Amino acid sequence: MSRPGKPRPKAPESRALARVDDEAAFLASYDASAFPRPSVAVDVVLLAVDEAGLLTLLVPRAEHPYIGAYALPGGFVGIDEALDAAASRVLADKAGYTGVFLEQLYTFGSPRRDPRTRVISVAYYALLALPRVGEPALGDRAKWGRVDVPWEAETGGPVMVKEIGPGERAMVLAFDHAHILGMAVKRLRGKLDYSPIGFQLLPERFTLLDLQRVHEIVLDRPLNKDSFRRRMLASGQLEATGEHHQGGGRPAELYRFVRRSAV
Amino acid sequence: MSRPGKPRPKAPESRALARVDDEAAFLASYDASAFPRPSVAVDVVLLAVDEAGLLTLLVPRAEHPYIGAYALPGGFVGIDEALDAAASRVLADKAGYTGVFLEQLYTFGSPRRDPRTRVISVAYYALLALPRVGEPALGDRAKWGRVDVPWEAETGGPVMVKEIGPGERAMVLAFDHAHILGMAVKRLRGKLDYSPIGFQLLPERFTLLDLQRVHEIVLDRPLNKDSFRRRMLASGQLEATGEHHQGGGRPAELYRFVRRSAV
DNA sequence: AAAATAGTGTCTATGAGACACTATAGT
DNA sequence: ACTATAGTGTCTCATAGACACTATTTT
Repeated sequence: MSRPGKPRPKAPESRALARVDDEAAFLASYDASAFPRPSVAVDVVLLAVDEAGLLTLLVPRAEHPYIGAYALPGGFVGIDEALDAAASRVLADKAGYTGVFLEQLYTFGSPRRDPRTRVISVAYYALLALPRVGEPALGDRAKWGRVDVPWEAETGGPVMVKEIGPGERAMVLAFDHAHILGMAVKRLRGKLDYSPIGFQLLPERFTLLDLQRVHEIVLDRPLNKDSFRRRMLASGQLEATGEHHQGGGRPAELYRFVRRSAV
Repeated sequence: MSRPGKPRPKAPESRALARVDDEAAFLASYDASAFPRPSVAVDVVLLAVDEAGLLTLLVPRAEHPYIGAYALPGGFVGIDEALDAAASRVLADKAGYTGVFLEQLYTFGSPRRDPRTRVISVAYYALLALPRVGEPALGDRAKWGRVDVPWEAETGGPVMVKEIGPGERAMVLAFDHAHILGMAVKRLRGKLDYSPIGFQLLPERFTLLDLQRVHEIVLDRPLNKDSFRRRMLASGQLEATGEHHQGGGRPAELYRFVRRSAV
């Protein structure tokens, strides 16, 4: 551990530079400005899907910079805290959700992404089952917004967020969070095809049509009903519960997601 | 809410919530060193493919911990340095390569992955064209090793590295670098199918059989010659040069990789 | 000529899309 | 009976694998 107040040339960094044989060579070859350390944060993109589209949870900023804008739930990583644990903690503290699917997304580290100081952010994305969207968000001012993706397929790029309800006022995003959100959407779209990720956005029991609607909302394009059914049933990840859901017509079989050891 | 100057170890993120109404005053008063920070490093998995298999470049460690073991080329991120730039720099300084395909892989941050102090490592992977493997690695002691993947398809997990040449002695890997390497191999296998990534491992002009061999080595399974040809030619990413390569039999057309704007 | 590698033509199996049809509920 | 949704059967088309065949070089 380094000691405070004394920037020592033999800081821990130097020992990791295996090719340096002596201190003089180290000082000559390595920029001394590398000694100050960046802050490391996690930002979590919490995504959900309702009947109308993609939702994400944002927190209004009460301070500068970007005061009044909305930010992803985020926080700094504790000195003895794993990255995954930090993401879980942030999701619980700032959004009030626990037990949510969570996966690392990408690490953003442009030197000027935070005007205050150097902050490297390890971004995560999380998927919330639809019935949980209404859970009280821990009295925090966290707020769901509707994600507006201006690009097709998996092109990528920043996205916009609008307020839910009449007016649909734009929610201005702080920092590079529009880019982080965009990458989360891109990742989700990409993973949907070959990964059992869609189930995370639904309650435990759901109909095939429910599942198809989730896929259509995420991918933002209509899917063929027949081949979607075949593909899902052939994947071996669905288990019929025997129960049925009554809607406007013939009751639909309710399925449950089952993890298969052998893929 | 915490006050400036009174860091609470249990809540490093609270620092960003200090209440200052004026932005200039806030920026001036923001004390970046209020909380202990992890060090942030980049580690680069440099991969190449020769006739026999996957290669990676490792650097022997001259100091504790893991003295005598091999580590990925790595280094600390400068306080004003972008992550991509740090990865490029590390690759140039420690391996002697510039102008290489480079992409972020994953960020590793277990609290005890480095026994000395908390180090969060943003891992990158890089792909080197085969003819460049022989380039002098800047007089460094960096050394190519042969990657031995003990799992099938895209299962994932740590991999082993052996010395090249007779004996094939195991190269012990430092820190969690066997896991980082494993994730790089998994990512490469996954991207190969839907991404023009294989060309990065070949010289500018190559035959279709060359390309197929690269794919077979990376995926570690034989591919169908006919459908591989069709798939590659249909992708629109190959351009015939008109030149031919003479080998043991009929000369093969030499192709060149061309980036297509519209995918 | 024989061997070796490059490249083509075609048959077949598989999976997706399209569409018609049957099944079961509410009104 | 009518309508709405659930679910099945089957045809077609696109693509991958398999295999036979031709083409062009070296030895």
